[in-house]
Amino acid sequence: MGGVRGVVIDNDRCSIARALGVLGERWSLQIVRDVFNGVRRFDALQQHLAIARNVLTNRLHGLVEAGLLERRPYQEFGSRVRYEYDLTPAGRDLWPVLMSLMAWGDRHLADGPPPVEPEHVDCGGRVKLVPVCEHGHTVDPKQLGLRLSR
Amino acid sequence: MGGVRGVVIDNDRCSIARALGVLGERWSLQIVRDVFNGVRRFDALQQHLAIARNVLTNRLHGLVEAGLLERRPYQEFGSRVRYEYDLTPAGRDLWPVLMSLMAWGDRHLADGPPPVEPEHVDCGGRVKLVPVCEHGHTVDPKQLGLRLSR
DNA sequence: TGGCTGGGTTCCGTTTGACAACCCAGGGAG
DNA sequence: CTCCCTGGGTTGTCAAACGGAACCCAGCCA
Repeated sequence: MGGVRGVVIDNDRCSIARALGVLGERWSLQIVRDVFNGVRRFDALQQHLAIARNVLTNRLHGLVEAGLLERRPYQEFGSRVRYEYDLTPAGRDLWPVLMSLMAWGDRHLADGPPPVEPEHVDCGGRVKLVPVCEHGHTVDPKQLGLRLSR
Repeated sequence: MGGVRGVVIDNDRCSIARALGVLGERWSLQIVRDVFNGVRRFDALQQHLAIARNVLTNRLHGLVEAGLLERRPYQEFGSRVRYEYDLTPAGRDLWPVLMSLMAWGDRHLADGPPPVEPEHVDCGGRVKLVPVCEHGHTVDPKQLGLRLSR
């Protein structure tokens, strides 16, 4: 990947292409990000994202159907049952995608210092994603390649 | 991010939202992935991705304008000058996004073993992205938080 | 009884995408 | 010299997706 190694497979077998089939438009990942941050209700999402209400409905249903979100009832005192959306394990597994997108945006699209940063809650240190191989080496991006798997 | 910490910022200052402004649709990241793998020419991209030609034209121009690709002339023996697209440093910096999307797709959308795997070319080991904090701790995803930066 | 609120659905006009046909420059075959 | 082929597009047409705004409905509350 750092260099060209010419490993090209059928596009429809590619996991990146499949992932983009679910996540490949403007809103899905932003919704997932907001849900990560505790924004779980229709109105809150609609206001924070400034997304059209019908589009939000469609995306939420789509994400539920794709198994990334779960729609579930909750009830507050003196209110009828309402619904909120929460991440499933598959949705929660998207954190590396969000982290790497955020890091890239911070580096290449920012007009100032990054507004938020990921931290290790135990020690307060800033966190980065680092490529590590199964033998424990930290991998220089130039030494990253692709291999057809056995 | 692992837990809810309620750090919600303006959506238009969010690097994820900005990144999705450039990359947030079906094709851009697939084009970047193909260029990583050495597919650089219009026709080759069009055939591999099965994308409409006018859409490919639009995407390529958009990616050039966004500074992720560079359009440059090349010449083969007995042919006139033609053009190919190559990654700029900003485009090359997207490898963690592609890696994390691929890992997620492999885990949650695959119908068999992953077709390709990232490897450390020096030692042949499989590579994963690991969150590491500035104090050198490997961070458990549950210990990942967000902090408003100073 | 009527209003307010959360969580939508419906309608309509605009944008974006897919598919197919066409274009154009230069090299090579006849 | 003419014709055709190839890479790299552009143009035209139609369908799907998006945005904005209006409408709806159930239940709590005054």
